[in-house]
Amino acid sequence: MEKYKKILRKNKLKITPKRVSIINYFLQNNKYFTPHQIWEFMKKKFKKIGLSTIYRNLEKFEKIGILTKVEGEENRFYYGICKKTNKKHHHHIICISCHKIRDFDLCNFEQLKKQIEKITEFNIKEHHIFLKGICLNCEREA
Amino acid sequence: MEKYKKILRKNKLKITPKRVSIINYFLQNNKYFTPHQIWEFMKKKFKKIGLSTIYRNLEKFEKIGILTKVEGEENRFYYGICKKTNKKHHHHIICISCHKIRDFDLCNFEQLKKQIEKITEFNIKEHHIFLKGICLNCEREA
DNA sequence: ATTCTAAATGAAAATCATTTTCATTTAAAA
DNA sequence: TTTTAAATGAAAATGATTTTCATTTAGAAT
Ligand SMILES: [Zn+2]
Ligand SMILES: [Zn+2]
Ligand SMILES: [Zn+2]
Ligand SMILES: [Zn+2]
Repeated sequence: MEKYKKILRKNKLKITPKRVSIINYFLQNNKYFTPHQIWEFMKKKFKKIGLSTIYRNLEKFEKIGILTKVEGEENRFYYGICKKTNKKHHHHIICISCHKIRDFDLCNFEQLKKQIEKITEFNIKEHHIFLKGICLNCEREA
Repeated sequence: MEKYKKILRKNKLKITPKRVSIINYFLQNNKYFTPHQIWEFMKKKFKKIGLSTIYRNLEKFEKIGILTKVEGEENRFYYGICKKTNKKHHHHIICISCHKIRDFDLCNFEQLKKQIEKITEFNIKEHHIFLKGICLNCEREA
């Protein structure tokens, strides 16, 4: 948590009990949630907590690299913890079964990129890779 | 267009003047548009045309593989023509500058997939690759 | 060509995730 | 302790998308 407090300070965000609680919840779960799900959790811990506070904080956390926003089913968005806080290039993979999320920085996209640039005649500037699968835990249970 | 009419028939969708017009517009532009942008175009051609008709048709066209839905800025969605109507695995690339969209089926993902599966211990079921770049035309103009 | 039927459509209202407003509270700097 | 900008709650606003329902229409049946 100290690591995350540092990131907040570095980005001039105040360290509030609610922010700490949100981050802890993500850290303890390694799963992705909707803002509404986070709100449901937070309502148990704080007697006053607005949904807009959740939205505002999730958005800021994504901006500073603590969270990642993934698009789920039905045009809804989810947030999950991103451990790659060093801003290094990386991608995410989620478990379809338990909603676990994790990031990985292995990305040998260069070769594929060159091939695609050749056939499409595009100069590729950004690549977004998003993976879905079954995590080891869920695989074992099945 | 005959090709697209066939696809409509195969999927038991009626061939209406509005549907033909929407598809033609995509075919002639090779760009991605919001439902609202399509509506603006259609209002010039039909004195009665509801936005919900646009939404309904774009959604259906995506389902049968004529269009692809891409997420743009600010949680808004765009649709672009997809020439790979054979349902073969493929991806899309868009031009940041002129909003051109094109699909390509070259996808050497297998090797990268194995590497990622090893380090993440996930069994990868789906991969989504989405590319942004500058098309040849725009590159030349720059 | 005419009739029939399910699908398509327009207009308006509903939905619902997300954002904004504004008055109040609070973290943390002075 | 005082000060100040940031954070927050509550409520309203926004805005994209969906739904409802009465009417129209494409295409099949006759
Ligand atoms: Zn799992
Ligand atoms: Zn990469
Ligand atoms: Zn271009
Ligand atoms: Zn692929």
